[in-house]
Amino acid sequence: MAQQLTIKQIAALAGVSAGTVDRVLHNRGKVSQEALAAVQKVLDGQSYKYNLHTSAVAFKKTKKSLKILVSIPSSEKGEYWDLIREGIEEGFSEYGDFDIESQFVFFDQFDSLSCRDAFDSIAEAPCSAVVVGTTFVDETRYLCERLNKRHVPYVFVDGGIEETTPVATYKANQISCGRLLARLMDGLTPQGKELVLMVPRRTGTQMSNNSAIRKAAFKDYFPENGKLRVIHEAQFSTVGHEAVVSELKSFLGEHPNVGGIAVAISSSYLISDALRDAGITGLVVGGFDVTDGNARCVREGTLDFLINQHPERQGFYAVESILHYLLYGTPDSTLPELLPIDIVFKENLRP
Amino acid sequence: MAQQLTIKQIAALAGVSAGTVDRVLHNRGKVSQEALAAVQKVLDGQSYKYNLHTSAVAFKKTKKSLKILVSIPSSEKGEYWDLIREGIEEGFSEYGDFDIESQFVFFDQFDSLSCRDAFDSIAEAPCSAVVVGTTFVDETRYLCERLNKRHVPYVFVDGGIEETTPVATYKANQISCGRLLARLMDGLTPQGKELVLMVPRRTGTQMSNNSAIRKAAFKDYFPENGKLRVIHEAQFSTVGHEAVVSELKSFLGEHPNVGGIAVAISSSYLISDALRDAGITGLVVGGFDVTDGNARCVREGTLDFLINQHPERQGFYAVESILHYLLYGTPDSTLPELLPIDIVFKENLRP
DNA sequence: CTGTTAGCGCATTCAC
DNA sequence: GTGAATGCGCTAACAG
Repeated sequence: MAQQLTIKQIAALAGVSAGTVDRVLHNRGKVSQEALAAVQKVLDGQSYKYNLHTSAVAFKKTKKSLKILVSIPSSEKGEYWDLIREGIEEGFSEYGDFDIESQFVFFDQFDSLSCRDAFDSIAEAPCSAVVVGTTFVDETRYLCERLNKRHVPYVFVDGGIEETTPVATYKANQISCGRLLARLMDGLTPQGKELVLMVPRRTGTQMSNNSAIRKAAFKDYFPENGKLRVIHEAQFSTVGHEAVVSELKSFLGEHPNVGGIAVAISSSYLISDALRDAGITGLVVGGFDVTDGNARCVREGTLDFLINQHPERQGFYAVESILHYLLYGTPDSTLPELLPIDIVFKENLRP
Repeated sequence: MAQQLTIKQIAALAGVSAGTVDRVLHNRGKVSQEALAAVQKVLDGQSYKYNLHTSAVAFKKTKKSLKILVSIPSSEKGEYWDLIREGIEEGFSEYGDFDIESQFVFFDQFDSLSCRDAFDSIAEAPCSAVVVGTTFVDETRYLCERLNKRHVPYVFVDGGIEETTPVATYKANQISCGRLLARLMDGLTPQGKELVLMVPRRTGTQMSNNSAIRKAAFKDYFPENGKLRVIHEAQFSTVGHEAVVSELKSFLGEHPNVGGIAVAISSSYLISDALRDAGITGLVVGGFDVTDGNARCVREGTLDFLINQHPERQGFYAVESILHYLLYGTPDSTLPELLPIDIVFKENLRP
């Protein structure tokens, strides 16, 4: 059983003081060649394990309070972005031994202007770090430029953005998500039946990056695996329930051989509810994320399965990694930036 | 943002000392009516959050070392019980700021005598707590009686045993596992095809409790959901690869209409490898747990999916909860005793 | 019964 | 550059 090394022990073994070891471990302050060599010799083989909680106790003494800003899309309770928010809050609670002052700035995920406003309000606000929900590419990039200038670290949740330098990015592998959706829809729908990939009708802005990747991976799956399947693509309205009902009725009326519907976004319950109210049954329906609405449909049997991207854990990890960075100056290499992807049926839905 | 309450803060608000608050929070020592009332009044509304890590720092000072015994079945590297062992080790590492001295006593999961020997050797051994892998009912019960007499707390991993009083039991819901296996096999195998449930041939001892529950739930699923499916049950040898190959060949020769094989144990790869070497393809094969062997088969495409019971997390939680109990005298109510059940296909298998 | 004290691992500050 | 001193939240031991 490898007992945990303490800074004091390292100091004793290396013949230096605890302060010096701290300086070596976290690259703070200057250390002489000899001291560095001595400490590294001790560390050679054994490994020192960071502990945010015990560090926090000491850290809190002087640095009275950390201010962390969070800017993510707003969302109904229990829906996708709200689950991310919950994970972030859990992170603040778990690390409550820090003095964290947090402030949430929400924006409308379908309105780039509201995103711009939100980002404008935090770009120059005094803070220790920022958690950003990546939705609009250009707006996010501009925010990051401004944060970089101020040397304010930031983490992304839900997706990455090229040409930015976040401390970390927590997301699910979208290609895997798309392929998995295809694999399940193909496996669960009888051979010979057609499939539809449902995407929301864009309201003014371009389709979100994640959806686009998932969609492409879904479609690629079939030729890549030698599957002969007719795949349709259809758009649905995200605003009116009645509109979805009639859109579905007319689409399925025109394509009577459709056996399954894949919904590439997390408001999959909109489709399930519309199918139910249209009196259409017998289709395989798959969607994304265990939101309240989706979980209800799975329980009711109108949604067959969900692919879970663990939004809560994305939020939790974001907080953990930002604290790690603030204390030690390096990202936490033990946290997986790509989250596991789970599949949830009625039979393994948690109560 | 609800800031974390500290014992000192509570003490100040209640007009008592930190020592008294500690006594109230953890039910240690005697406290007067007035002090109790004052502290509870402060606690009313707000909630105090335990922090194992910061407690550990103080705890370590006097109680020099905790001795935790672990008795679980031995297992090949990367197989089911080895994943539980890894989770336990991770727990020891995560809580390395405790002085934990651990000792593993392994036994043969197919040999009740070896289990008895293992349990005999720990029943009277000096220790703070015990982690037990529940395999043999009678032997475990006897061990628990002896531990109860000595007031040594214990936790179970993998399953529960009636008439024992563990601090906690970490396992997956076996009924859900069985139903989920049935749901997936039914959904993925073309209608009209038959299914086989494969169980290992018992080697002298009775079938493990978990397998029995899963098996029953699997079989019940079909009538319960109005599914007309022919379900066979077949045993296979767990010792010789060639034996499995010929058993499978002869079974499938006799039942040419079989379309899928459900393997109710975590050495599912034995079946996949046998199918491969028998030159049999085109069957849907489902199994349990992301062990090294199973993961390889999923990657190779000879195993379609796995139901993951998170053995590592069972082990990790076991350690966490035992430490919580040793420090605070109560089980950790924030840890879910029933672990989530995941489904893993090639497309969402982690690299 | 209860307040006080000491000290755990740690990060910081400040003489040297 | 570096060691010693301080104090964070917490618990155990002890004196009253």
